[in-house]
Amino acid sequence: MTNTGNLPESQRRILDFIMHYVEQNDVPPTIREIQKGASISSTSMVSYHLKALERAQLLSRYERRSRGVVITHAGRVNPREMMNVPIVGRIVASQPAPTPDADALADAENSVQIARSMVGNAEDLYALEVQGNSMIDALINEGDIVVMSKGAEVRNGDLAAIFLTDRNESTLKRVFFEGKRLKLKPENPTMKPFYVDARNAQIQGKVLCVIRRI
Amino acid sequence: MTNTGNLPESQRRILDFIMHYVEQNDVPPTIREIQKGASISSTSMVSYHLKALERAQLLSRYERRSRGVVITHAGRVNPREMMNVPIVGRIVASQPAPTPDADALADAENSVQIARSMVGNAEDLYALEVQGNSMIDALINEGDIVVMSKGAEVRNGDLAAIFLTDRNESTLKRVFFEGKRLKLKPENPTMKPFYVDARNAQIQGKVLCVIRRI
DNA sequence: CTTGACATAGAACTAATGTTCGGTAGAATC
DNA sequence: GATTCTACCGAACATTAGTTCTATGTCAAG
Repeated sequence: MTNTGNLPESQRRILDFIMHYVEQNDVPPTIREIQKGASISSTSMVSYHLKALERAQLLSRYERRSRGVVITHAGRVNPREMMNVPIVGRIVASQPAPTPDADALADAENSVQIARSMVGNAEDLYALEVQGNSMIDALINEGDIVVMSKGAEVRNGDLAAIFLTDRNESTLKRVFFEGKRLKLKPENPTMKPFYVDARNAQIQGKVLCVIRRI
Repeated sequence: MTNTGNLPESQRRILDFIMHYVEQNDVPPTIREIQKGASISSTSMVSYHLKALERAQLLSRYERRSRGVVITHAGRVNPREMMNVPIVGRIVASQPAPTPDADALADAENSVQIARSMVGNAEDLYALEVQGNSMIDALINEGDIVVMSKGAEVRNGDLAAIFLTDRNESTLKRVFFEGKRLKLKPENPTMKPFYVDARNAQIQGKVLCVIRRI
C-alpha cells in the first residue's frame, strides 16, 4: 500500500484536483489547469510535484503528452480492467450452444460488462443468455447470463457447455474425462452425476462465470 | 438509439480509433493522432468529420481543448461506471445475513468489481459469499457471490435476503407481501412457494445480482 | 454546361502545453 | 562557515495541437 498520508499538502491538492477534474471532464487536466486548480505558483512547480507523485506511484505520466497524467490509484478500478462481453445468443437445451461469429460486436444493448479480475486474462469471451429452465441442475435459471471462453481448454472438473448429440440437447455440467466416457456432474450437489459416451458429447466452451441480474 | 450504421466509412474509423485509443491510453487522442490512427488525409478532414460526428451526437467536444473529444455513448464502459463492492461476509442459513460495517472498505482482496450497469444506481452495495448449499432453492451454490443493496426498498416480487426468526435461518427468496404474511417464492421454478408470518421475517437486504465465479 | 453542395488537401496561424534552466531561500550536513 | 539538498519562482523555449483559409475535386440537379 502506498502511503498517501505524509504527502506534502500541495501534492495532495494536486492529486485531489486531478481526480475531480477527470471525474467532471472525462479528460485529465493540463499542467496549467493543475496550476490554477490546485493553487500552485508556477508550471515548473507542477512539473516538479508531478515527478514526485510519479515516483510515489500515485500517478503515471505520458511524457510530453498534453494531458498526459493518469491517476493510477489503487482503490479505483482501472478502465483497462473492464471489458464488454457480447451476448451472442441464447443457450437452449435443445440446440447446440451458439459460439460467437467473428464479427460479433460488443454493442451496448447486447453485452455485459465485467471486470477482468472476474474472468482472468481470457480474451475470447462471449456470453449466452439462458432460455428455459432446463439448466436447473446447474443452478442456472432462465435469464441468467453465462460467460464463456471460446478457446480455453476444458480440463477435468471444469464447468463446460456440452452438446449431447444423441439426446440432441445442450447442458452445463462439470466435466470429468474418464477414458471413452465423460462423467457429467451437475452443479447442484443434491443431484447425481451421470455418464455419456465421449463420442456423443461436443464440448462447446468453458464456463467462466454465471451472472444473474435480478 | 443513435443510428451508427449509415456512417461514412471514415467516420466509423474515427469513432473506432477514438474508442480504442481511450481504452489503451486513458486519454482521448489529439486531432493529429486521429488523423494517423484512422488514416485520414489531413487534420482539417478530421475536424470536418468530428463536427459531423458531434452533430450526430456520437461524441462531444470541448472546443479548443487539446484532446477535447469524448465519446458520449451509451455503450462504452466509463471508468466511473465501475465499482468495487466489498464482500463483507458470508451468508449462512443458520445466521442472519451480515450487513456492512460503516467502515467496510472495498479492498482488493475482498471485493468484486461490477459495472454499474449491472446494478443500477445504488450506492450502498455490499456482497456476501454463500456458505453451504442451503440456498439451492434460490439456485445459488456454495461460493456464489450475492450482491445486495442495504438501503433499497424491497418491493413485491423482489429477491431479498430474509432472516426467519422462528426457524433461525436466513434464506434468499422472492418476497410478496400479503397482509400479515409473506409469500416466499424460491427462485427455483420447480419448487413451490411457502408462507411465513410477517412478524417472523426480517428483511435484510435486496438482492441485485448473483455471480458465480467458476 | 453550369451551379452548388459536399468532400478533400495542404498549409499557415494562433494558442496551448510540456519542459527546461538559471537563480533564490531556507534547512540540514559537514 | 561552506556545502548540499530540497522547495520554489519566473521566464523562455520548443513543440504540440486546434482552427481556419484557400484551392481543388466530385457529382448530381437544374
